[in-house]
Amino acid sequence: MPAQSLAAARRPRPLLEAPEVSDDLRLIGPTRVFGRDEAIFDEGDGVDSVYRVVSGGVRALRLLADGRRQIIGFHLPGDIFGLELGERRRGSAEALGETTLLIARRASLGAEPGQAERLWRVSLAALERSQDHVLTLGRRSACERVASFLLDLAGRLGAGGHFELPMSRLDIADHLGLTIETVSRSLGQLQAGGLVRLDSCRRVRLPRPAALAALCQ
Amino acid sequence: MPAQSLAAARRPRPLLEAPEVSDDLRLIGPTRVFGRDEAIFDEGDGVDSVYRVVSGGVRALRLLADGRRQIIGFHLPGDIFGLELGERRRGSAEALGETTLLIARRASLGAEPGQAERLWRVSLAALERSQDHVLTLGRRSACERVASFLLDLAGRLGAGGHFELPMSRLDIADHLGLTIETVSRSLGQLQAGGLVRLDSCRRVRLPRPAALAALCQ
DNA sequence: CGCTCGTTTGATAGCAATCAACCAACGTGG
DNA sequence: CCACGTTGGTTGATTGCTATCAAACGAGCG
Repeated sequence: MPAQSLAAARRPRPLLEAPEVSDDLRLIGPTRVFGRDEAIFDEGDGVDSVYRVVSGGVRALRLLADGRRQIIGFHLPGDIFGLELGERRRGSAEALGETTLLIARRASLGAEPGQAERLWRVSLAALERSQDHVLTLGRRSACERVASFLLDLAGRLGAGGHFELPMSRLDIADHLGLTIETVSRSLGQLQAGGLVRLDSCRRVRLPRPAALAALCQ
Repeated sequence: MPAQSLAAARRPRPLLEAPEVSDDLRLIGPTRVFGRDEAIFDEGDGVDSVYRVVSGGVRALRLLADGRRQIIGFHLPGDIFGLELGERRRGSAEALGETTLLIARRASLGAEPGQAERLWRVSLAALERSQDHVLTLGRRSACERVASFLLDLAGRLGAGGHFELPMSRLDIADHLGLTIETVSRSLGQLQAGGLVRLDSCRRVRLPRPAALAALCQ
């Protein structure tokens, strides 16, 4: 739709239409490196900063009183996270491995025009991702959960059908509402079916992405 | 924090701070009544409108190829829904019972100043709700799911610890990733424990909300 | 070589799904 | 007014998927 883009550039574009230029939220601030499993923030902390992943990866998680852990999502290079409505963190965030983050002060947002709309797009993208996650957790079998997880990751990381898992089996299990044993067995099944290849336990290859996608929908 | 509110009123308030005035998104458009189970929109439809629930209730749902159904969320009076990033609906929406909606054109948004920020708040609230849902589906038992569902509803509907369920057992089951039988048995258990009272099968009373909440966290 | 840690594999248990009645509320029509 | 069918909900018996418990495996490393 190049015609539409041209038109949009000439007059004020209504909200909720596809952006004609960069979607990028401009974040300004220092960069910091976090070590493996290092906390970026904890539940209950004040919401002072917003983050962009430069390299590495982050798990966003919540805990129940008895220690059960749910990973709400993974943040990968390019992703923005840490936006919240309230004054206190509702969950924690930790580095998966060696991870570099750009850290912007919350108060520094909102200066530029159009920034609110970019914030809105970031949140809406996160919402759609979370709703996909709900569908997976509510109605898919263990194997299907693992399959859709791999496809999701491939879409975000996979240059050409192969990529490196930045997280452990435990992280995957706690993301998918399973146990590490079930994740391992599901990967085994998928591998037996020729839908997945594990070069090492972190190095994934998806030889037949279409067949894998057929499993999930 | 009245002092902060005063300060905020004097100078441009940074984004991501608590709003000092009404959070309300101004939506303009006609009102329409939908009958029970009537479709408001379907997956794949164009995204032309945004909705506010005036009365009644709405289920937002997604289907898998084999018919498995996941209810992503319920929209109750006052809620805004139908905002999407893309051009096509990613799921469908249906009226739970007789339901009145205010329908605004998508293109009519974005006119007023500050509207983008209100949109952002609406989306972020939906995101937080969805993340709570992920925690529930990923890591809670059947009984805990039902308990947190009832608490959530009570917070949105419950004038004083009692309210009317606007949805059927099947809707609840498909929201919580369970079956109707399991929902029924869980309600039975909660009732046996004195944490819930069902005056009729739709009329709920929560005599000990604190004890119920203790179950869930 | 012998740790440790993360992962895989195996045996068993348990929670929720499935299959199947049963029940209550409601509406219709005889 | 009551027989009847329909719909939504509850209760019971059994199955099955995933969790749990347990052990083996393999890679990385001092």
